[in-house]
Amino acid sequence: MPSPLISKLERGAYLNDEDRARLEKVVRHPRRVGARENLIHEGEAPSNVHLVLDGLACRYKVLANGRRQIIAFLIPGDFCDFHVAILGAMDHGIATLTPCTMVSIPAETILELTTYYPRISRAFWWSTLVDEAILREWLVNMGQRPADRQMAHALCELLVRFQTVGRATADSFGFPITQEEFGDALGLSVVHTNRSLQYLRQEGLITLAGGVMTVLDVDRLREFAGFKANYLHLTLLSNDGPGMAD
Amino acid sequence: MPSPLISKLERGAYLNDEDRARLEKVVRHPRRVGARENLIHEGEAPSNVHLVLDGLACRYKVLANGRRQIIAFLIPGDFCDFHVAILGAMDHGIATLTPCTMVSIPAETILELTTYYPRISRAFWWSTLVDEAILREWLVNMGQRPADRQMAHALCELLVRFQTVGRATADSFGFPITQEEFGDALGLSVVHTNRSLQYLRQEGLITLAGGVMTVLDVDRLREFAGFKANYLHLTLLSNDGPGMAD
DNA sequence: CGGCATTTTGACAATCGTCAATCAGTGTGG
DNA sequence: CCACACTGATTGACGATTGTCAAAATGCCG
Repeated sequence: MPSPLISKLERGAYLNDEDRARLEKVVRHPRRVGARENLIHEGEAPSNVHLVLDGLACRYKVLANGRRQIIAFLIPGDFCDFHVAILGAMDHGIATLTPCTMVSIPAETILELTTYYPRISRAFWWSTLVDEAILREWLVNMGQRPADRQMAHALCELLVRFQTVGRATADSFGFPITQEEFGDALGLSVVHTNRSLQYLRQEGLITLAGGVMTVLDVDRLREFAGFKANYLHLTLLSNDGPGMAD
Repeated sequence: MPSPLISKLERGAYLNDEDRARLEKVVRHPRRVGARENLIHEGEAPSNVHLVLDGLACRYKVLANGRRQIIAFLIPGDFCDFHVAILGAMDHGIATLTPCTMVSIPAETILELTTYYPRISRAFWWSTLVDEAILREWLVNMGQRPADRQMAHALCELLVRFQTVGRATADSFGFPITQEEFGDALGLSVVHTNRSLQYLRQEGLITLAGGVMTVLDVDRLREFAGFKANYLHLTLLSNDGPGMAD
């Protein structure tokens, strides 16, 4: 089973055997982190780059009034703080939502990879730019779609992203977070998050129980959400189709 | 007068005389574009990279229901489509809001710069990552702040960004766009945009007339908006202080 | 069983959008 | 010069969406 990082990168960039071998080596010494732990605080400048290998984490910012916005879901294969070496300090925090497996990659290793492995370097560029594209779509989602469609859109995205790293079946993925946390990502209150969720359930679009999100009708959910996957820039075919990992 | 690209990059990355000279050469043959013209459509894959030298443009997406979300303001020194060479196709459009001066940079030139000028390459990385950081802050802005504070926050950001490229005084900048356009950026209707604007005026925080936005009390506006400039990552001092260009 | 977090529900209030009308500014043709 | 059209700003009335508060229900775990 390839590491989720390689699965992801190969949906947007070409790697050869040497690249893959080098990347596999980077992922050698993972560590476990519990749910809801703060990994990195705003203002810090960690010297290692953190990569999610399993579980679900998030970027977030907390405002003076205590409100929290989750800015991104970090799923297996996602970097937490790839930018910090260049930007100097984190402008947001990183926390786990579920128990996670993570690796810390020394900054020098990243530097080595980007310097001596041009395809890996390009793949990292691709990954960074896709992260940005996802942010743009989230902004559209929050700005222009009503709560229920916004939620549907987020779920369509998560399904695809989990599939590209072998963490989802054709129509379901593990999503064991609270509605409050989900609401923080959508910019909604808990109550309204709950109502939107119920609407999707009642419409027969999804099921969410025991931490598993099942999309009952992928086409209809996409239609309802206005979801087009182009912004994820998954231009290359993956070697292995979707299927539950582990 | 340095090009706005150089002014901007030097707030986050070191360049030497050779770098600056090379970058100046890139900006040699600008062209004028009228207000409200579409420069690049979603789905296109332009072969040149476009750079704003003067004026105000935007990234945007239009939904099936006709609603438009402006995803970013592009000000002098900003790239419109730096990512397209790697991502393959635009996932959003680019349009001018005011008359603009632009340059088209051949993709090979960008490739040359990033290959043979390590400081420029790092500066472009910095710029890309700051764009991403701005998107994160916009997301927080839309998700967690009420309309008037959100608007105030956007204005604080624009003031700083215009200042870094010599397009603003200590408290004012040209902002000749319609309230509908501003609303599209904030995710608000025209009417509510107007009301939020009036609130800021009535509070004595800003003035907007004849296309000039003046911040009457920068500290109070920042306080009201909860604005902290750290996400812009302007870590280096610029050579020339703020001052109206031209 | 008893706590505790989480989900769910109801009632109500605040924010924000929509519709429609008015007002102000600008440019154009006669 | 004025009438006219047009765009953009502003206002009021109303409705829809979403947030807040508080309580009840559910589920989980010791």
